Amino acid sequence: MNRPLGICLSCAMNPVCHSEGTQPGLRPAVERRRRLARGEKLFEAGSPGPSVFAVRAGFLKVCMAQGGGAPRIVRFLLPGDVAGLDVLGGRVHATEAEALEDSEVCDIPAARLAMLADLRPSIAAHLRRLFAAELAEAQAHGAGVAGLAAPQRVAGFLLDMGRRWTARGYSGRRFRLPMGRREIGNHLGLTMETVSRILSGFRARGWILATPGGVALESIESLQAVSRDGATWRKAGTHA
Amino acid sequence: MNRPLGICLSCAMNPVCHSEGTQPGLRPAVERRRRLARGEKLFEAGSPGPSVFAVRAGFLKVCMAQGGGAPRIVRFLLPGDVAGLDVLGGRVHATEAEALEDSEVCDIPAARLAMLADLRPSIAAHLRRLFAAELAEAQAHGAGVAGLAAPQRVAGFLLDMGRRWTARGYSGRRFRLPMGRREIGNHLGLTMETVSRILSGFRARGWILATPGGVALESIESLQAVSRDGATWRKAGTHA
DNA sequence: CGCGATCTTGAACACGGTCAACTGACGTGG
DNA sequence: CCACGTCAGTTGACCGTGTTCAAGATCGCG
Repeated sequence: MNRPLGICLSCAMNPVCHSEGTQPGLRPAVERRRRLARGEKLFEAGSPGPSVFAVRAGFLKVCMAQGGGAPRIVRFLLPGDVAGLDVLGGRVHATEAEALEDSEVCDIPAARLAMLADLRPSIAAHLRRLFAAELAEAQAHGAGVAGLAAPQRVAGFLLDMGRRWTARGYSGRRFRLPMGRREIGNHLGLTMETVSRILSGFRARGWILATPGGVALESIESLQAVSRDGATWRKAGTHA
Repeated sequence: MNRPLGICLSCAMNPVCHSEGTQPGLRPAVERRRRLARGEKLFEAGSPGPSVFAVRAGFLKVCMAQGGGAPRIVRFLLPGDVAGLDVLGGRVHATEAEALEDSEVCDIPAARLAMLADLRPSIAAHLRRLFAAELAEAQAHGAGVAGLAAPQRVAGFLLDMGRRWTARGYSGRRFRLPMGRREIGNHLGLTMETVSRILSGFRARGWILATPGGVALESIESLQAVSRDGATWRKAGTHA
């Protein structure tokens, strides 16, 4: 019996959990819960025991190593996000995930998830939806890093985080940012210093309020303007 | 009846085509073939008539628009590649695809592909594999654009194209490059001029031979060295 | 209180972008 | 046949954004 409490309601794996019990004798999708301390790795690239994970609480980062460069943070995981979908395509993970703060995840063995998908077309369709969404997100992120100036990327990052929190029923204007400046920069293809400077700029204009480990978006409109048009930034900066 | 000729043998949709006939009364996966003239669009973002496409011949680019920036080329499609998988997750395409030269594709209606996947677990598993591969590729590309210097990206791009041609049974050392410098730059997050300069540099060192619309990789080792370690470039450039 | 890590800020530099001129291939028309 | 226009590519010179290097500020924590 699953308990759709709190974050479970907006969890990407919710439909999968809800399928339990419809096939008597079938084991539940979630093998077990797992607690992670800050800094602990959920899985590593090429790790055994392939599972997909749903984040119940906490905050994780997903990293990918690349020949000839430092590992890059591919995405951040919020409660309700799914990690390690790529393991459904092969035997091992292409990425690794690490907790940025104490977290809790649901461990869903890949084999069991695949079996469920084969038994229930609705779950197969849901998995396709998750894949497609993550693919589009990854492509959009790559396009942003390739084509946008630094302030646009930072503004877009803040807005995107807000959107994701909103989708979970939390405030999209005030939320925690448990990752460091260095990690934001790593994710956005910038240095820690550049991120810090741009956030300082936003703060100086009164667009955000930065508290240690969190932000408040005071002027979402201004951030949207910057994220759309880099020129807004230069103009605003000139007379400020 | 399908004819696994030429590129079909290494086509990502091959297992799907081969599933035909096993379910009498089921229509073949491929609705029809479609020819595209250079510059013609295969599908647009948000377009109706959702289909997945397998490239039989030619060369395509997949683009994604982004608020506040020019559209970016997300990937290039070679014969045997699959385009538009993301439509399996929703109703519309998140990207658009355009032929860089006269091309031919197999049109596989999304609904039919989903049905096939529900009937045959092996096809469902294959789709998951395709999704996972494309996701990993997109993430790796984003990580590269975020973390690598321009020469590393260009070298990596050439090597990656070679790898993909090799996987199809063609030479990974000499192949066509039907896209323009501008399009390579767009894909890599660089300008046309930077791409041109770097290719000139490679050519001056005898690492590549650039012919109009094609390249020959003369020293894959050197290119690999640059793609792994940007410093190789500066050192080599100093004494040249 | 003092140490360390994280963040902020400053100054100089370099990579890649921008602007511009030139080349060569190709196609058209005089 | 050559003049001409166009367009992609190449190359050069300059400049701006973001990096690098370095010095403080801030905060948590023993």
